[in-house]
Amino acid sequence: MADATAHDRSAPLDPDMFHPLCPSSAMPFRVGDKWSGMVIRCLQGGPRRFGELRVPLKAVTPKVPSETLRAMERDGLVTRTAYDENPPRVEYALTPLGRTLIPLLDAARAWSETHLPALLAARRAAGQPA
Amino acid sequence: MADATAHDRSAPLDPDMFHPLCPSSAMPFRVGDKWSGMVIRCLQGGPRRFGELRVPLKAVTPKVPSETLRAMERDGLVTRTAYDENPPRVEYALTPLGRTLIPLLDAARAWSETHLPALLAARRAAGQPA
DNA sequence: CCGTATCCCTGACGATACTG
DNA sequence: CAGTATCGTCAGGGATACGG
Repeated sequence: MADATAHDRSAPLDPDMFHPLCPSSAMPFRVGDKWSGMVIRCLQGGPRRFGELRVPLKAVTPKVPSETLRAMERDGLVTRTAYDENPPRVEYALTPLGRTLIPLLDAARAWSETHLPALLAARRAAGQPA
Repeated sequence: MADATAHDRSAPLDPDMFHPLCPSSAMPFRVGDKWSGMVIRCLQGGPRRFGELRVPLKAVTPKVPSETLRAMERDGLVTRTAYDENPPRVEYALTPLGRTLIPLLDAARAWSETHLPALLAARRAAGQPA
């Protein structure tokens, strides 16, 4: 994995960042909004444009990202910067407060990678004995 | 705070364990069920009876605890032990897998205690400027 | 490109009532 | 005491359509 502390603007977000069974999907944080955790992971490496966030979030429509980002902005977790250009460009970035959540998300991801298989195995054993 | 690693069966659960603004309420984990985090915190100190869990969970009806515990049992996070007595007694306890989540919940709680005031302040400033 | 507004459907959760 | 069953309500989130 690349160094996420440096900001490589050319690095595209992995479209498959959040599989249905992705550890980060299985254990999201809720800080006023359940998508916040995923947004933080997307912004971890630096500012991202609105359109960039839609892909890894599997947001076919812009509604969910829009609502999530507005809520996170109200909570002081992200900043929104609009550039007066053509075509329009808007960038979202994490605030210092938002960055404090990164270690927690890392811990959650580490847990999932270690223990989620056992959990899913137990669920399968109990749910579908067949 | 008492030592939660030892199992003091006489220690009652604090009815106000989960205030509406309790850090643990503001940032619950989801492992197949959003109440799981609170249940884990209730069982952290050792086995608890069904009725004991209802109070701190603010569950006026037994429906939510029942569903949550069944889901967590399927996922291998808790065990259910029924004693053939009169009156009936049933105890729930964390499995080793369930215990692996405790550090994450502690981290979440620590984050909330440190940063939640700032988040709520930002929300208030943006939401109700009045 | 960057959103917002609306409709609609589903799943979470509370209340009520009932059983072993 | 320890649940289950059923109903009603409501917010979350997807689809569609439209505006800056």
